[in-house]
Amino acid sequence: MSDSRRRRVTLNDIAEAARVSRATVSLVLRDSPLVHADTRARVETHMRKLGYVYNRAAANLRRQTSSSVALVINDLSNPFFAEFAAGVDEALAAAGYVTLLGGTGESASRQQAVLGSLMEHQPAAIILSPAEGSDASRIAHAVGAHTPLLVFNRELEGAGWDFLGLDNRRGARLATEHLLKQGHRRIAFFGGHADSSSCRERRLGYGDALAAAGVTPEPQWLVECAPTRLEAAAQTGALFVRDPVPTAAVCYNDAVALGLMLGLARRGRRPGHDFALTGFDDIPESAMSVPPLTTLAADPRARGRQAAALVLARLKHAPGAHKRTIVPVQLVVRESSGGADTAAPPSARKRR
Amino acid sequence: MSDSRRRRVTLNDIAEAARVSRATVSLVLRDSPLVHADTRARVETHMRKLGYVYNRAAANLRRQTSSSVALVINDLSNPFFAEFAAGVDEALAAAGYVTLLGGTGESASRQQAVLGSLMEHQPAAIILSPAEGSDASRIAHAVGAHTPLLVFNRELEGAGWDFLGLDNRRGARLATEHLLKQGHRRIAFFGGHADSSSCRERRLGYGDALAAAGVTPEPQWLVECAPTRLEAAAQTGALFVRDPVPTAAVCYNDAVALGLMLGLARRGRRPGHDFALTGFDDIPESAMSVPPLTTLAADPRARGRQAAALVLARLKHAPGAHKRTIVPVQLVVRESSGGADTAAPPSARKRR
DNA sequence: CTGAAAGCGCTTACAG
DNA sequence: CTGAAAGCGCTTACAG
Repeated sequence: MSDSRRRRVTLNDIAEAARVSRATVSLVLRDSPLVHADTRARVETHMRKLGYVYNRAAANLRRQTSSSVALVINDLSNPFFAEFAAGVDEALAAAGYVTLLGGTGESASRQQAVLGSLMEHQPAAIILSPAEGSDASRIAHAVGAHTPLLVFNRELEGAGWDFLGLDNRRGARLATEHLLKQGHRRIAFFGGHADSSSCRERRLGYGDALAAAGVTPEPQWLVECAPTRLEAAAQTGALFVRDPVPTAAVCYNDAVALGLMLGLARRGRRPGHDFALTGFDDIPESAMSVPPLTTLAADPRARGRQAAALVLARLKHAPGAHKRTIVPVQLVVRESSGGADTAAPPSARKRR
Repeated sequence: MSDSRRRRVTLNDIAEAARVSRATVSLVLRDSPLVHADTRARVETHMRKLGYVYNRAAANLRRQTSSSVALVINDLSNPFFAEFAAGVDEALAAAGYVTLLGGTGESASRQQAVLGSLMEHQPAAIILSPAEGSDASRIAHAVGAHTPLLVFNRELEGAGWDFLGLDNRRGARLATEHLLKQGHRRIAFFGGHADSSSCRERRLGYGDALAAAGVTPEPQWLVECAPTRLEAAAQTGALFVRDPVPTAAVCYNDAVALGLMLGLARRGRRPGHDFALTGFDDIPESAMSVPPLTTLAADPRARGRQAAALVLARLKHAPGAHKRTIVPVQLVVRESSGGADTAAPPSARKRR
């Protein structure tokens, strides 16, 4: 601790101590076969003795390289994104990159600030899970043309960026078909903002399934709300303002579904008995809820690893058209445990 | 995209374009009052026009400063740590620092690798939530004496680092007292590794409460297991191998408590009816479990902000003795909803 | 195999 | 108010 004010030791110090040139030390650092074994040993001894720490920033400056990747996430307190971040970091670390983290809290303006600040650290690439209401052209301006960008989860119009997303449409279709199989005909789509790409896609899948079943959705079955538990609970009433009232709902995601369950309970309806619903994401809580939630699993950690891999590939072969990767999503049925999806419609005329 | 191969624009380019020296551009960048307003405007115009991005790494190298703080977390998929990370990042960003993320997956050896890699990026400081089985001296070696380190959550013997932790002892005492008030006398402490500091402290608080109530814990009431749901479920049987068998358990954390609930159910016992238990952490799932879990809340996001603040303060006034900050923890009682803690002891001789 | 020299993009005294 | 020069800690041809 007494030396905590001392100059940090540099490659120069090693060179002096080992009585070689800086060039030689540099070669030792990068395991060049050009250095004599004895010299190498001597240099390495001194590095240990002096507690040398490689200054990668300096090396990056000189070599015009970067050893970091920026990860911009809207919300780490959402387990879906936390798992995603863990996967990204895991794969980046394995490839020798360090993760620059930036949280936006779903604010497009903070996102601009975060991107600007991260860009000053010269990341080799950016993985961006865009905040709601992101503007592609402003992002393009902040990121510039030199840094590859991978957009995750929420599609952004315009710029030619790589994209990794879930098969939202198919997922929502599976959920809707599942409720149809339970005999429901009046099925709502509950939650999310209709102008976000993932909500739009999920609504399409919902529509696909209904159309195939010959059901025409009533306008009042499409209820928007911010994708949080609280907002969903507050919006529950919107489902029941006008006849025909739905008997089930495909929810935008698990948070919304859990909120809706709360809202239903407050109105004296028992989810899974009087009303059936499904979620999206398979966050850990959906297995623990009462009743448990049938939902769609996307394995966010694996998505994180995949995002990192895509970005690293892009760094290797810089050019090439931008890539759109859509990942299938799996229906996790929890009805066996008397799940939230098991309510039969009141007028249970089973179709099919 | 056609210019994505072009040299990135530097301060030099701006100087040429604006017909001033690099020094002047540098002064403009840092809002120096020395520059004439007209000159400033001209320079700024060219910066925008050329799409200049400040290279903070180069500036840091020259100024011998750092604008990053490393955050080493054992497990982002644990919501407690994810929230903590979100809080850290939020506060660091507000102070103009960028977060270097490193995940260890609770592996002490990966932790060494991660620390080594992060150190090469010259963080101004490190916030470390140590992996199980961390070795203080190895950490000290990786971090060196020049970089302030804040240890979070799990105390590390030896080195003089700042520490931020929860009042585990008091928390566990509160939980134990709560169960005592329900009439329980045979209360187990379930889960965690006895050699981790947080488990040790929680066991002490548990012991405090029992001692005050005149109860001597049987050795078989102290059950260890890894702090995960799966391990906890698997270890459930250990509670019931020998008489006198406990009627309630203070669990090491929520994950363990949820696992124990699963294990109890498998053995035909209904948590909250035949057996009472409490958790620790207040992860979102504990409110949703069946029955809901009484637990201890630590507001991890606020802890993250606090950790960042401590580290930033240390950077301002470098010297000074290391600081030990212990945060109180709040009992969140969920018995009103027929919670997991409401089971009365079978032989309900209410004391007091 | 090793050394001297230039340069990555910035900042900082020091002159003028 | 602005410019010329040195230097942060590295790497990289280029000689030897």
